[in-house]
Amino acid sequence: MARTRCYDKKSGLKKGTWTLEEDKKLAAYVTKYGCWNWRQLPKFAGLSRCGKSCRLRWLNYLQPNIKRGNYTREEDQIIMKLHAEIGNKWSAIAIHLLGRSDNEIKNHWHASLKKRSTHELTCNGKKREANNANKKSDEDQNISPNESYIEVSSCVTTDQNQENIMDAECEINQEELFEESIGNFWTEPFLIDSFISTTSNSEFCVPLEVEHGLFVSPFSPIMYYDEFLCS
DNA sequence: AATATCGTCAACCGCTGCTCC
DNA sequence: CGGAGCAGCGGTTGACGATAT
Repeated sequence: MARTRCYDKKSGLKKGTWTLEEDKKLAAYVTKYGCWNWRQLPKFAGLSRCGKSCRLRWLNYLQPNIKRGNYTREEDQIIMKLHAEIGNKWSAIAIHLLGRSDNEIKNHWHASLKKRSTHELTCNGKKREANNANKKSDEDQNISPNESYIEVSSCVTTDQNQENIMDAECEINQEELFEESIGNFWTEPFLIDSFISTTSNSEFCVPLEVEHGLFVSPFSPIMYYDEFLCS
C-alpha cells in the first residue's frame, strides 16, 4: 500500500511514501537520541522531511512496541464500546489498546467497525422495540422480564432464537471484556510507565554525554540536561 | 480480458491547545 | 496579555490491491 513519492519544491521537503532508507535513518536516530524536538529532528537525522511527518511515521509505524495486523475480537469490542462512550477521541481510545496507534484505530474504525456499529445500533433498536412490546405483554400476563426472555425465545423461529441467544451472549461477553479491560486499565495505572522503564534499558536509553550539566548530542545542538529531560 | 467500483491504510493538512518569552 | 513555536489530534485524501461486472 504505497503512495507515489513526490517532492515539495516550495519547502524543499519530501512527501509521500517513506523509503526503507528513511525509515532506518529515523528509527536509528530516535532510538539513539530520542525525540527531543520533532521540528529539528529531521535536520539532524539527515532527512528531508518535516517534523510532523517524522513524528507520525515513528508513532504509527516505527515504534518498537507497535502491533500490526488483524484486530482481535476483544480489541474491536473495546474500540466500539469506547467510541460509543467518548466518540472520535482516537488518542484516548488508543491508550486502552497498547501497541495500536490512534491513526490505525481511526482507519480500522472507518474501514470496518463503523458499519458494524451502525448495524448493531439498528439491531439493538429493533430489539429494544421488541423488548418493550414483550415487556408490555409480560406486564399484562404478570411474567418477570427474565422469564419472558425465555418465553419469547421459545416462541420465535429457530433462526431468530439462535440469533437472540448469540446476541445475548455477545452482549454479556462485551460487558465482561470491557469491565475487564477498563478494570485492568484503572487498576494498573502505571502500565505504560513500567513499560517505558523496562524498555529504557535497551531501545530507548538515550546515550547521554553529560558534562558539567550539559547534554551533548553528536548530531544535535548543545542543550542543558534539565532542558532535555523536560523536553 | 478489460473496466469499474470498493476497501484499506499510509500520509497529509489544518486546527487546537499548551508553553515560553 | 498576546504572539510565536511546538506537539498532538482528528478529518481527509489518494494510491493501490481486491473484487465485481
